Amino acid sequence: MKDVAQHAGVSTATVSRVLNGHAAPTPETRERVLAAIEELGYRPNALARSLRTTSTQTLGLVISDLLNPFFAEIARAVEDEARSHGYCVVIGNADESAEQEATYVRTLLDRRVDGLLLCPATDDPELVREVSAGGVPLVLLDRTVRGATCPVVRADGSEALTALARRLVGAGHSRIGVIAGPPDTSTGRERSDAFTSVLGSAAQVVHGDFRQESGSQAAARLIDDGATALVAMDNLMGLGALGEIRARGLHIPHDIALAVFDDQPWFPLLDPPITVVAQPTVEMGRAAARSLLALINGQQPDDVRLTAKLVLRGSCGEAEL
Amino acid sequence: MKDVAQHAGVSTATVSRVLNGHAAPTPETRERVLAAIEELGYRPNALARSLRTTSTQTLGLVISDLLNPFFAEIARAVEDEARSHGYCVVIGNADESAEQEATYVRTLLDRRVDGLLLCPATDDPELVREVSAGGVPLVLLDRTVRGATCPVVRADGSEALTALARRLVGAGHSRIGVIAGPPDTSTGRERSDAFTSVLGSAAQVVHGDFRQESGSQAAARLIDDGATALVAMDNLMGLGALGEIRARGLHIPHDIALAVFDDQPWFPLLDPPITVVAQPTVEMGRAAARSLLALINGQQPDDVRLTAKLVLRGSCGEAEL
DNA sequence: TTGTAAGCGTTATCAT
DNA sequence: ATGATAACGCTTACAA
Repeated sequence: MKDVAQHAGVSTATVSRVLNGHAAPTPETRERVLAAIEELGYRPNALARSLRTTSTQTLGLVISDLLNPFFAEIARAVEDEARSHGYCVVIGNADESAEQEATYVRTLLDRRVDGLLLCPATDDPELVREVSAGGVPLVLLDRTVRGATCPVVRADGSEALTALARRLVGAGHSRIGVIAGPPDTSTGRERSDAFTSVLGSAAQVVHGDFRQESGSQAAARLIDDGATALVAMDNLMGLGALGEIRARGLHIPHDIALAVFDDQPWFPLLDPPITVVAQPTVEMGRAAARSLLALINGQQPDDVRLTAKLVLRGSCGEAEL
Repeated sequence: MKDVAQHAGVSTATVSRVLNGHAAPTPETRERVLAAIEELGYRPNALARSLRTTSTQTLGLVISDLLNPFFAEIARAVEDEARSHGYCVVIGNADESAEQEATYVRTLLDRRVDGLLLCPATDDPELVREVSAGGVPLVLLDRTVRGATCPVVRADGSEALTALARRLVGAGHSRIGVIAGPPDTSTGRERSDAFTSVLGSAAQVVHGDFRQESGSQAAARLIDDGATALVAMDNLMGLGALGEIRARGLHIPHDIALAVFDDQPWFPLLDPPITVVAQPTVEMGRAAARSLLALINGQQPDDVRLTAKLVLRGSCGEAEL
C-alpha cells in the first residue's frame, strides 16, 4: 500500500479512500491511484483490514457431515445467499462429532467470523452458550438445542410423517420399523416421535447415528424382528437400509416397504422409486443465511419453520392402494 | 491480551510466550498466565496473529461443484489431512464457472491462505499464473491446465477406460455413445480420448458440462442416433443418462449398456448395479493436501498420478460375457 | 481534498 | 526470565 501511495504520489490514507469508495478523492487522484494499483498488481490485505475494522465479511458454517448430500445442498444454498450479500462462507465439517464441532466453532470464532451458522451435533446447549457469551451472532440450522436462545431455521416433517404412518397402517402394515436418528439430537427425536405417535405398538424404533452403516445394522435388526415396512429418518441411513434389503434379496414393496426422510436425486431412479419426506434444503440454507445476516445487522429475526413434504413414489406400495 | 497480562501481573510479551509454548517462562508465571486466561475466557485473535506472523495455518480449496459427491469426498479428505497437520481448510465453490473460480481464488489470496488447492474449471493457465506470480504455493487437483508449472495430483483412468472399451466391443457393441466432459478441461478431453482411441468409428462423442442435465441431453441424442452402449465421463452426467434411459423405459443392459466414470455409494444398489471406473478420491484429496503442505515447507513435491480402476458390476452385460 | 498519526491484537527484537 | 517497543497492513479521526 505504501508502494502504491508513492507510485501515485499520495498518502496511504488516500489510497485507502479510493479503495473504499469514499467520496473525498478527486477523479484525478482516484485515477492515479487506480493506475498505480493496476501497475503494481496490488491487492489489499484482508487480514489487516479486518483487524482494523473488526469485520471479516465472513460467515462460519459448521455442518454435521459434508458427505451427506443434505448438508452439501444446504452449504451450497448458504454460500449462494451469503455471496449475494458480499459475504464469504467458511465451512467446517464436524463429522457428527461433538468435539470436532466444538473445535471448529472455536477456530471460526478465533478468526473472527461475523456470524456463525451451526447444525448442532447434540442437544447440549453448552457450545451455543459459549458462542453467545462471546457476543457472536448465531443461528441454528436443521437442529436445535435445549433451551436455545438464538434463531433457529428448520423443516417440520411431522405432518408428512403422520400422513406416511397412516398410509402404511392403511396398507395393512402392523410391524413398522423406524430407523431413527440419535436420541440426543432434536431431529432424531422429533421425527421418530411424530411418526410413532400415530402408530402405537405397531412401531418399533432402533436408533442409528445418521450414517449409512448404522442404517444397515438397524435395518437388519428390524427385519429380523419381522418388520414389513422400514422408515429411515435420514438419507444416509436410508442408503444403508436399502443395501441391507438388497443384500437379503428382498423385493420392495412386495416383501418390505421403504420410505426415507430426505430426498435424493437418484431415489426416483430406483425400481420402484423411493417414497420420501423431502425437505426444502435450498430454502433452509438461504433462510438461515438471511437470518444470520439480519442478526449481524442488529435485527431480531424470527425462527423459521419450513415444512417437509411427503412424496409418494411407490416404494411403500402406493400403486396397490 | 492486555487484560490477561494485567491480571497475571506480567507483560503481554510474556502472555504471548506462554501462548506459543516458548521455553522462557517459569512454570510459576506460566501457571499464573494460564489461570488469568482461563478466568477471563481469553481467546487469541487469529487475525492479529496472522498479520504479524504472515502465516494463517489455512489452506484454500477451490472446487468445481460442492454438490458433486466426487468433489465432496475430495474436500473431506483434504480437510482430514490438513487438520492432522494443524491446518484449516477454507472451501470455495466455483460451480463450474471460471469467473466464480477466479473470484474465489482472489478472495482466498486476499485472506492470505498459506497455500491453494485448485480444481481448475478450464484449461486456461491465466489464473494459475496469477497465483504463482503472487508467490503463493499452489497445487492442481483432478484437472490440470495448459503448461502447468505447479504440482498436479490426479487419477489416470486411461487403462481402465481402454479395458472398458475393449469389453464393450467384445460384447458386440458397434455404436458406443460417449458422454464426455467439456473439451476445454483436461479430464474432459483425456477421458474421452483414452476411451475412443480404442474404438475408432464405433464411438460417437457428445460433450456435456459435467452436470446432470447435460448428461440427460447427451444420452437422448446418442440413443436417438442408435447407440447401444453409453459411457458417461462423470457421475453427475451418469445420473442424467440413467434418468433418460429410465424415462424411455429402456432396460439395462439388454436394451442399452451403461458405464460411468466415478463411483457412487448407490451404484451397487441399482438393478443391475452400475459398472464404473472408480477414482481413489480419498487418496487424491490426501495426496493433494500433502503436496501442498510440502510446497509450503519449501520442498518440491512431484506430480502424483494415481490410477482409477474398472469395477465390473453388470450394467454392461458382464454377466453374459 | 489531502496528509499525519494513532491504533486494531499480536509477535519478535533487544535490553535488562 | 521478563519487559519495553517496534512492526505487521490497514482505517479513520483530526488537522491542514
